[in-house]
Amino acid sequence: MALSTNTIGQGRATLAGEVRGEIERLIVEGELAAGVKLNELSLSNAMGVSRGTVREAIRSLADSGLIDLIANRGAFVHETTLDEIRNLYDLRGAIFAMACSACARRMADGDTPHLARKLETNLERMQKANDSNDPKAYYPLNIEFHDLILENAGNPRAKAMYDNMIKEMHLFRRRGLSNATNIARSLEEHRAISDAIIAGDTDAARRAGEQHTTSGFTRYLSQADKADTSAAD
Amino acid sequence: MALSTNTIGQGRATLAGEVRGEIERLIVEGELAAGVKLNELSLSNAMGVSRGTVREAIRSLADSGLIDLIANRGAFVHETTLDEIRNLYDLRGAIFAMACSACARRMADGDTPHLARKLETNLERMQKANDSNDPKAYYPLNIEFHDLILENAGNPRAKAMYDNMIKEMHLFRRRGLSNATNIARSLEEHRAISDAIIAGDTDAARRAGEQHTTSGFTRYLSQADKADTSAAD
DNA sequence: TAAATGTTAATTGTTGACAAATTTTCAGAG
DNA sequence: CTCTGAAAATTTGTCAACAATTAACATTTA
Repeated sequence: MALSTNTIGQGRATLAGEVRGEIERLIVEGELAAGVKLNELSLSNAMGVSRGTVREAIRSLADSGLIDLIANRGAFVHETTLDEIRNLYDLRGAIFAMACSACARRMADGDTPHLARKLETNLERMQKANDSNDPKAYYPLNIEFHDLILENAGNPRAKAMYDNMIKEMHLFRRRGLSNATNIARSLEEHRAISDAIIAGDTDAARRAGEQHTTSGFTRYLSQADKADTSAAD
Repeated sequence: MALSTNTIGQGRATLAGEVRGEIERLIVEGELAAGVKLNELSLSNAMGVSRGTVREAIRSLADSGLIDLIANRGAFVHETTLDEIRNLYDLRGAIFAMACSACARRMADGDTPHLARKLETNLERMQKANDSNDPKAYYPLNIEFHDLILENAGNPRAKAMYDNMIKEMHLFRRRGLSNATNIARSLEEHRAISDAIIAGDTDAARRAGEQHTTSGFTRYLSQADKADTSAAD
């Protein structure tokens, strides 16, 4: 479930918070593979803290979706099934579409003075990356685009949920190069979203956001079994 | 405190899990008011467990939205602002609309054999409660209606998020009697949702679900300052 | 008086030890 | 050879003690 939206300072103020971040990194970066068991003693030795601290870190991660807890048996890195992937796309789509709609509303209300310019700058850079066939430049810009929208939707809880889901999706989305066709289509969709938001059209923004996530899932499916490629979303 | 014999749901198999449930209950039922600090020692004494166990329970609750954690200062029952209430309605609406759409899709695919009958039974009972002007009967039926949809959407993650938000919303939604007008409108909206789902019309189901939550927020606002009443959603 | 500082009490953070549960090992029977 | 099941080893669950941090209060100083 939700990330530590309410814990102050990313939880880095305490040892357990730091350990939590480290375990999360191990999982997201793939050093701890799906299904692997998290041994409290091993982790505490490896990180030079007591077992209780590791235990506390694991507990605070449990609701994020990255870890499954089983009483008296321990913590395991969550294994995501295809059904769950579809569900995650559905859920992320619902939240993203809502965020797009909220951005459009706030834009119309004048609550997001810099958003229009930032969206346009992002799109220009994406266009450039697409023109010069530079998928590596595209990836961080893609992340920035979504962050921009979630950040400006004015709903921190939604952003926290979204970020959590993104972390989990990193586990099964290949982060390598995207092919040119997918990038071009993704860029088109980004433009549609941006246009609707800047126009303050909440319904159009919602539809465009919804469409973008649906297309992303389609691209994921079409490339799911090809190694070293990824769906651009 | 007494251990429950069975491992019902999740977290009930261990002491910490049971303490978590107890603290959650204290918050949701209002015995621990918003803003109140959770003193680890007091709670451990009151419940007859060690402070570490209470601490673990609090940590596992932190991400649910009910509790704010501040390093070196402790845990506090979350105080929900009006902005957050709006955000919660937005978020819940997005997830509920998605669930309505998913139910319609699954209905069309024949994946939910008993859903149509259950929805109709629920609506009949609601109609009866409305006809006989019995708001107390309406309340559990209302909960059942939403549960039915979330349960049959085939997205456990979405249901978990939804349930979490519902818990938090209990903190500011008065659970007393709803007035007849609101119940009648809510019933109409339920019928629209049910019809769209049974027809397998995903778009209509999404719109009806969205509309229902929006109306719910309007009803909340219109009654927010009247004591001992509640918005029917 | 009001602000700043130092001291004490209360609370949280962390650790290691012990208890309970699970997994593994490995005789011995079939 | 495999199956069973009890003992051993490993791992998780709980607890109480100690350290670090914060809050409360008295004292000093302008």
